[in-house]
Amino acid sequence: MSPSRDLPKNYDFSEVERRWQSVWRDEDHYFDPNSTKKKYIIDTPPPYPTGTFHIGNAFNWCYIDFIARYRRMSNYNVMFPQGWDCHGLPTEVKVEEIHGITKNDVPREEFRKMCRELTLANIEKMRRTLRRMAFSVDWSHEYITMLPAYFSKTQLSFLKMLSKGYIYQSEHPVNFCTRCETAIAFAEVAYEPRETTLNYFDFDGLEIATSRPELLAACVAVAVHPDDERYKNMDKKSLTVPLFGHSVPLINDPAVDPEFGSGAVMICTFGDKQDVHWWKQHNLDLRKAIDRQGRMTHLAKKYAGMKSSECRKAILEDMKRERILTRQEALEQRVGTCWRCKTPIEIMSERQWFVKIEPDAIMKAAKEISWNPEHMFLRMENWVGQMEWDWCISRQRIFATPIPVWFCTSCGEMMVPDENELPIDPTKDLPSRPCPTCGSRDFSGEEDVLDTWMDSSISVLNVTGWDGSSRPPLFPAELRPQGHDIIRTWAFYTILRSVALTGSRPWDQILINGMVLGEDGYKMSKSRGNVISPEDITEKYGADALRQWAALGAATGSDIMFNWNDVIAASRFQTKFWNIARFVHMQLDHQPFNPDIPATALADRWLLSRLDDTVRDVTAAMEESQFDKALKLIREFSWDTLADNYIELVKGRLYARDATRDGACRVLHTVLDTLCRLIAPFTPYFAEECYSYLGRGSVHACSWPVAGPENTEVRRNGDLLVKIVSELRRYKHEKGYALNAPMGRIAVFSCPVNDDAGDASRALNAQVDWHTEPPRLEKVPGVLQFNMSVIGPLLRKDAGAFMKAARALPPELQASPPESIDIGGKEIPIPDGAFSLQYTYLEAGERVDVLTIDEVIVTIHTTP
RNA sequence: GGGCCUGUGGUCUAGUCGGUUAUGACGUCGCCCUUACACGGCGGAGGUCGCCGGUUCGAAUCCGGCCAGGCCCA
Repeated sequence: MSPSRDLPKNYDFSEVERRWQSVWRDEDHYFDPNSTKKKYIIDTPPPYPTGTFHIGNAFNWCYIDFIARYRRMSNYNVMFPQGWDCHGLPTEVKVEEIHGITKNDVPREEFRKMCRELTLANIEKMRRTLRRMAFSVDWSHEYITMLPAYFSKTQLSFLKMLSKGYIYQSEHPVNFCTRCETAIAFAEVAYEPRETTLNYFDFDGLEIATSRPELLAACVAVAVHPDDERYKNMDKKSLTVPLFGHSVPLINDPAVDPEFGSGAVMICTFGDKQDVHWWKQHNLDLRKAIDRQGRMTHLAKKYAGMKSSECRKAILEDMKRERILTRQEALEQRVGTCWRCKTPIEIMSERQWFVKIEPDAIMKAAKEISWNPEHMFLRMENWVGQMEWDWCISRQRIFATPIPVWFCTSCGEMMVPDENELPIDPTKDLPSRPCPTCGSRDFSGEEDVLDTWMDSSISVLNVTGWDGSSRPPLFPAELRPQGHDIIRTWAFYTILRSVALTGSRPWDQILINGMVLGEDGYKMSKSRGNVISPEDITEKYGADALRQWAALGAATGSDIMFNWNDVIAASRFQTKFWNIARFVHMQLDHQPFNPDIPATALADRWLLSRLDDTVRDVTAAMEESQFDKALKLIREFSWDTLADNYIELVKGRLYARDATRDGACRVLHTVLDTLCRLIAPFTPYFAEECYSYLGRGSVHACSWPVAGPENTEVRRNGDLLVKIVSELRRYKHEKGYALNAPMGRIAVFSCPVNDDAGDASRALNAQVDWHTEPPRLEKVPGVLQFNMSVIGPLLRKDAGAFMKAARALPPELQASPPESIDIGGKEIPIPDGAFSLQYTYLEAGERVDVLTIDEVIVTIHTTP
């Protein structure tokens, strides 16, 4: 039957994992466009190619791979693509660092080339980790966003949205990082607590409190609350700005907090988001006092050219000298900073490109997606609900997808390329036609580039085969797996873009994984020194152990603390399972057996039934992506039910070469086969190795097991058999006998089991007799045991009184209860199974020990 | 300040649309090298389920309040 090969005594994960990695072929994981199977498209998050695939990525990819492998075995045509989200600031910064340059030191194209080369090298490093982890990626669907094949789609999506009116350009305040010299979106603003000073000064007779004195030159108004008694009788309509001398209006606005500072606030263009509100609402002037590099403009007069921090110092000193600075106090505030470089952002008004945000349409699509865990939907809802500005998509950087637009230098007309001309770089390429308005052939290309999220937010369109024309053939994808940290960015932008470009939701389901924390419970960071890399773990315990940790370390969706103990426990499970497999193969090879004979012995039928239950429960857990539950069920079945209970029970039969030996062999064979399939998505190397000894090809080409029907009778009787044997073992242990010591004669009474094929006798080294009838023993009534799950729901309020009355009954009535009982004047019926009387038994003439196991009575004749 | 999540033996954790004795792992203690496994087996100790109150015959579970921690956002 099976190939007669001995399994090595120890499982050598590093040898095994290396070997299978070299045997497996990429083609096994390719999505088949011609298949008739149901499709299952995964919109894999394209990681940023930093060069290291960190443990958070690995955790995320474990979930994806569990699903991809499970779906493939369940007869789905799975696409598990791998993308790389290349563009962006970190690579530019890294290139500047490596080459000791700034982006302006070399021509744009040369700078891009440096970025591309670094990125490709990083991608190659990360691919190695992906393969080492046995992620069943479809490499035929790999995409790299910086390459023309992909970014021409980004440009195409730009043109489509431009022509539909979703994209517009306008001068509008935007978040601006003066270090990176680029606009950024709200999603890219991180808030950090800072301590600063609140400065009170005399503003043309009015006391003003400001935390940003350097913006005095940009002051365009002073506002007070309309009900503020302090300012009610102000007759002035305008004020003169100190140090600068320009005149600004004094306005009333209910948004001013009279409790803060002096209750009078200076409005600058722009100190914060609130300034933008006021600026719009009251139609105020625009005064740009800070430029893109963070230096003061000519408006700042004598301060022009200073950095804003220098200007702040200088202005405060000048205020002191002029004796208008009245006092200063410490102020805790949260400043918006650039999430890449942590520089405080400025709000600046610039000509930028924007994507319109339509909250209702986005929410409609978001609601059609199934969110797992459900509560993560709230994050999306909260984020969408508070969007105030449109999405600024232009960036003043280099390594990014160019905005495919020219402007006619004669008349200013905007020109876009034909779709079939894409991709283009408007700073290098020229339009194929003259200006339609004035006929000029003189153009200047847009130098701004696109926000990187413009690339990654069409990942789903790319993998589902979008060509710009309509809804892609494989759209929507079945699954978006991602972390909760990028709900407001990647998930949000993807939904927005799918709605804009296809009119529909991008995926059926979104599965959100938690963050990986260090062993100390904090976020992993170099400065804390709590960083663990996937390689640290795979070297010591192998990829399969790491994958088990990912499945079992926390409930799906929760944050997960890294924990060596769980990795060690995972590798121990593999050792245990390996020994089970060795034992099974030893038995199967020991003597030929008929694999088709029906299982007749109770233990055999019981194990198969418990296996069915396990398959059923594991399948249900996999359908819900509850990997912790699924793997736990597999471990419990393997270790407890199979190894500790079943194998211990049938060992005697296997050794004795009893006539029923074939039944046990057949069961072991079936169970090993099924368990290998169940663990295959979690531990692909290990499952493959164990399965290979069965001589049936690759476990990953197998179908997912299907559970047989439930058999409650066999399960109940088998559970009872196991429980009786284990209670008797405990009895032996407590009496100080060795577990294999002979223990005389045992009789089991009132037992639904009447035949166990001799398993219990051999397991206990005793003669065990089974009797369905009750024992002939003297009964001595003991305590009454209540069944609260019967009593509670039926009697509710009366449960307490009922139990009291039942306890008061004479023993013969407790043993066979009357139909009803009186509880303090009220006669109520006694429900079936409400309680049972526990007995102690004595056998006249012979000393016997008696065990009561559930309803079953076991007598032990210690002297045979 | 708002929203969301979490709080269970020494540590991590399951259970959370109420129901007999609260799950498992690691650690710990005792016994056992029983022909797959000492990376094993058997058994034990260890918990006022964050705190207070409410609903209920019955609450880790439901409700209210509080405390602590985390995340997201003003």
